Amino acid sequence: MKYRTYKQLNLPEIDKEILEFWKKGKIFERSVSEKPEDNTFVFYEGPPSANGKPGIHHVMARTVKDLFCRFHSMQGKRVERKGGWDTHGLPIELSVEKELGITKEDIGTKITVYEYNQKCRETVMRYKDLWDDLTVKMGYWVDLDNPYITFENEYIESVWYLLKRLYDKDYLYKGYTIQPYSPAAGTGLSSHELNQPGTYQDVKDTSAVAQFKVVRDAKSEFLYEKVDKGEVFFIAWTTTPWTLPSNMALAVGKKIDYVLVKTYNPYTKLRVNLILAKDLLGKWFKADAAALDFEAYQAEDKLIPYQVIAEFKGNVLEMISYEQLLPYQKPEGEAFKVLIGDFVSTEDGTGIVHIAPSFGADDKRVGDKYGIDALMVMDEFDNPMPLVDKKGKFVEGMGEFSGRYVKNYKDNPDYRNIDVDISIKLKKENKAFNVAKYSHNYPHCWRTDKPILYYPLDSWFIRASKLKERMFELNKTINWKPASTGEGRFGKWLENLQDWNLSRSRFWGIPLPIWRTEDGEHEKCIGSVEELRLAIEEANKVLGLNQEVPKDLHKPYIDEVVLVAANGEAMKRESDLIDVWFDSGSMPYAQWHYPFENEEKFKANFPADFIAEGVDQTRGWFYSLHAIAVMAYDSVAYKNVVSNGLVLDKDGKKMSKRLGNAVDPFDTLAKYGSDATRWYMISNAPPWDNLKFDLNGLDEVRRKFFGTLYNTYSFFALYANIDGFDYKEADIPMEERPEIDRWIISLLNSLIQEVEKDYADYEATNATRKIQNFVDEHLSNWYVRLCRRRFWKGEYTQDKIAAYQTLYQCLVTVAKLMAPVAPFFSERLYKDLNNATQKENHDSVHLTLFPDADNKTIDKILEQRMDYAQRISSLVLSLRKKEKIRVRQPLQKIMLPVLDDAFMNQVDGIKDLVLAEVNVKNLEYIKDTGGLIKKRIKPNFKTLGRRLGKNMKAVAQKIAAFTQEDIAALEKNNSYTLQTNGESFELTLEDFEISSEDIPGWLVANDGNLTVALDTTITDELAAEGMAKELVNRIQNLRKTKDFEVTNKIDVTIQNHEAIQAAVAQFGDFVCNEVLAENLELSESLLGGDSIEIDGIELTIAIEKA
RNA sequence: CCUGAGGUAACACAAUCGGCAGUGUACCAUUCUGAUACGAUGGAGGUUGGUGGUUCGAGUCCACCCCUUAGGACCA
Repeated sequence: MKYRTYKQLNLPEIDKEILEFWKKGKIFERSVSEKPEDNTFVFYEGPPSANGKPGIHHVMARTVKDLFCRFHSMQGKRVERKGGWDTHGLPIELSVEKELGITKEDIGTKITVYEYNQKCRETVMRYKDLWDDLTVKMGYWVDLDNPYITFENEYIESVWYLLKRLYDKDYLYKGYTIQPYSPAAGTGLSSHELNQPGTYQDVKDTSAVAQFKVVRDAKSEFLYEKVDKGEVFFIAWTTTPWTLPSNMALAVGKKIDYVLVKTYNPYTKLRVNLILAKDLLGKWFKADAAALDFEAYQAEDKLIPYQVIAEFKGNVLEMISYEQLLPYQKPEGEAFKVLIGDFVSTEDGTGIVHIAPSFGADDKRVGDKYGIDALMVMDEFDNPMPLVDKKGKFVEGMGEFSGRYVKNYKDNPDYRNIDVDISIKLKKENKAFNVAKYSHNYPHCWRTDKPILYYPLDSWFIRASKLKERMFELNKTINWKPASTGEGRFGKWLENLQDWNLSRSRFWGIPLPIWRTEDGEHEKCIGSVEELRLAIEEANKVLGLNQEVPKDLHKPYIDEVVLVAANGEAMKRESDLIDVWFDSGSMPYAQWHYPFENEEKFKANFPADFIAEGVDQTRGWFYSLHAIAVMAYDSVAYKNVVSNGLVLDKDGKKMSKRLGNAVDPFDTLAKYGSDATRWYMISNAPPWDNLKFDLNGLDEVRRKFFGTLYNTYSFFALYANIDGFDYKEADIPMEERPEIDRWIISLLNSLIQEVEKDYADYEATNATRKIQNFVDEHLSNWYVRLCRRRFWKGEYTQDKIAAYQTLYQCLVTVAKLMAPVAPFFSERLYKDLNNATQKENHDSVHLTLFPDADNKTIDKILEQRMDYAQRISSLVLSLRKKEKIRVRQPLQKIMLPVLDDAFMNQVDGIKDLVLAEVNVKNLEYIKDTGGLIKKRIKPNFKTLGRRLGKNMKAVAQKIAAFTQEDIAALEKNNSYTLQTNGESFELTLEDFEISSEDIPGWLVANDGNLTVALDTTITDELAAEGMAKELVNRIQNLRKTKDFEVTNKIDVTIQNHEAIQAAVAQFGDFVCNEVLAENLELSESLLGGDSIEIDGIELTIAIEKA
């Protein structure tokens, strides 16, 4: 069977062929099923949402996933890859609403929850086909037929099980947190919604600095001691004066310096004593007022005198009491104390922060720490609520402010600014130190464009903070790529972990499986459908109902289920849905419907060996997986994780539809092929660096790497087909193969070792770069180039067979090494090789095992030797170039200075290769005896620097000034006494780097420590041989233009000319042999034939098939 | 504002423990080829983002700043 040959390289065409082959042969399925079940490599697929179209960055992320799975599959592991779909969440709701032209408020009125959810269910898989198409085309092997889908009942049931498990461990609780809330829209907002463009707007608000009167007692006595007249106040600034009635505390910074200032209130003109941060004194008091006379101050004076009468650190203020500012409602428990808060700064305000736990997240947190609750009143159901209701207006019992909106939510033209009214009241009551307009950036609801409130909302939480030490500890056992993401971004996040807010007041998601009585006294968490069935039966019995387990566990059906408490009261479901991140973090369990099914399957597949996603998932999926595993099973969820960076456009800008710089993945794959795209992405930069995606780079990869490899194969196939090489001969033992074969095999095995290690370390970029370097630099441009003649010349000898075997082995091994990254081309290459030889019993490169490096063949000394050969050749070629002597002109000799015997022995081994490559007859070594070689000396900075310290510079200069005699003496004695700055140092050869630089009188070139001289004399005989080679070249060109077959024999007639007579006379046989000529004749009068030119001489040559 | 990553030739990237700043592409010139979508040779191209510090010696370590990018905070 012949090796398949091609007209040209067409990667997209190969993609199509191979896809068809994989599909027919079920290669993916077989790559899994043929591996032992007890030797697994576990991979988790992070579920994408099929609600949006895939982008080029998905190709990147999936290439990373795919390649390591393929690699481990080739390591003999069973690598199951279950796909999955993320189907819940806000983006889906939003796209549905946009499509239907509705808002959240319309749900339940214009559209039923049933219809809404139905629509979500349809929308969510909208682009599934597109995704599947991309998955297939890019060669991402994942099981698309049995994916897990987060909206399915089985999935939900597993999630419920996990929630119940956490509930039983007492990790679930209901509590208030301060969340962004839009009173105008009547809904809470997620941080995602808050980060929509345009939500933060500059607004002008009335800000107030309020005076909080210090209660005089033992704690505060030290303040009053300094005071001669008037009361002592803390002053605190706020841009939301409507929160002042809810003030419960003040916060100061522990280490911040505060001062007590004696002055007059600018509105009431009363003498007051104010406490504020020292650094902010200048913000509120004019410097030239400090000198003013207190006694002379008149109420109408512009400048108000002030004087600092005490100074102290914030920590002495802790727990001092003050009087409630606006006492409409009395708080329960502790209140009106000074607290220490780490968030307090002296950036703006007064360095004292007004704390209203009802309306600020920081406020709530510091309040909780000190046991100070939010100020609440009871609503008509006796449930606590803050002083502002959900519509954004003050509750009853707020005096003149009762029932008024805190912001103009209703676009009422008569709206009176409540911040202003509160400020006026404070001014009148000697409770305001300053009132001013203040312009700042404040978030607005992206739908109603009204300012949001930070509002306490009832939510269900997971006590994640309780386990943060454990999560931190287990995180250290995870291998992060890159490590900094794990230690830094993720580690820091775990260190400061807050409880997980599970609640979402939405419609399309997994319902929280908790039922409660109206008063919250009794509650029940459901952990399975069976449990729900029993609870329903019980409720039916007690309450006389006729309910069934809903067929769909989503809203609205689940909300209709009423359960019964132990005391016979009815329990209703808590109306919240759970955070979608909990959905995805549950996939290790829920994808198998564990623990209700597949117990064995789950146990064999937990935790994962490997996961990979974008770095943006650090606090998303990476966290939810980790948190759930730690909380529910005290285990990590994954052992290795690669977080890949972004794919940017070629200028480093983010890709977006808006900018129009997004690259279409389908176009790219269709044009450049999947492999070039994948190879480019992986080889260009480590996956965790952001990738500047440049189509020119793709082109380069295609030309440079795939082009070269393709050509190498084509070369092999061309001649192997001619010679009928199909590897039926036994392997020729290594020691019987020529040096160059052993060299490339040695390099190949070194490559196997390194590439395997790189893949195992998740360093695919290094692996691809090494493979590429091997193929371009060594295999194609050295091995094949030097061995060309072995393939096309002469009989089918041992040497020829060795060459075929060697090249074959290189190609088939490269196919395997590159298979994880370039699955299509490697498959084509492997099959084209193996189909012809049937050497291996595998249908696909992806069913083979990763090659084992044969250590016996690795010969580092040989590798170095060949490196010399490459460099010496390069030097000789550069000398030829300089003298404008073309390579076809043979030259007599090369001279090579040798400084030690080891070097000479090395070069001796590759002498013939070099001579053939550069077309020179002899290589002569020049030993350093006659002083023929001029040497160059340099200090060895590494050894000398350590010893000489600051004398290094001076010594380096001295050494640079060494004469040839100095160097010779040093080499002879192996020691040198160096005097500098009165100090003396004994130096040995170790401390220097000596290299040959020149051979005076010869043409010389250098590369590092290599020096080569070339004899450029051209004798008559050399000239004749050169001319013969020119003739060969011209005749070969003619053969090519006349489309002769490589094997055709020819007759040649050349117009006689004195310039070629010597060449034909002496080297006629050589010429005939080279061009496969049976006859070569000189003719005085040649008719027809082609005109050629050699060194300006026009000749006519006629060739015809013999 | 905080945290992480990054900033090296036109572009993409290297540079081990601090020890002579490199490779590839592109460009210019010369040239080669019976595997070539190659190859060879030479050339040009650098204040390693900036400023300071430590050191005999800094792309590398330290400090501050600027820019890109991601994440978080955005409060009084």
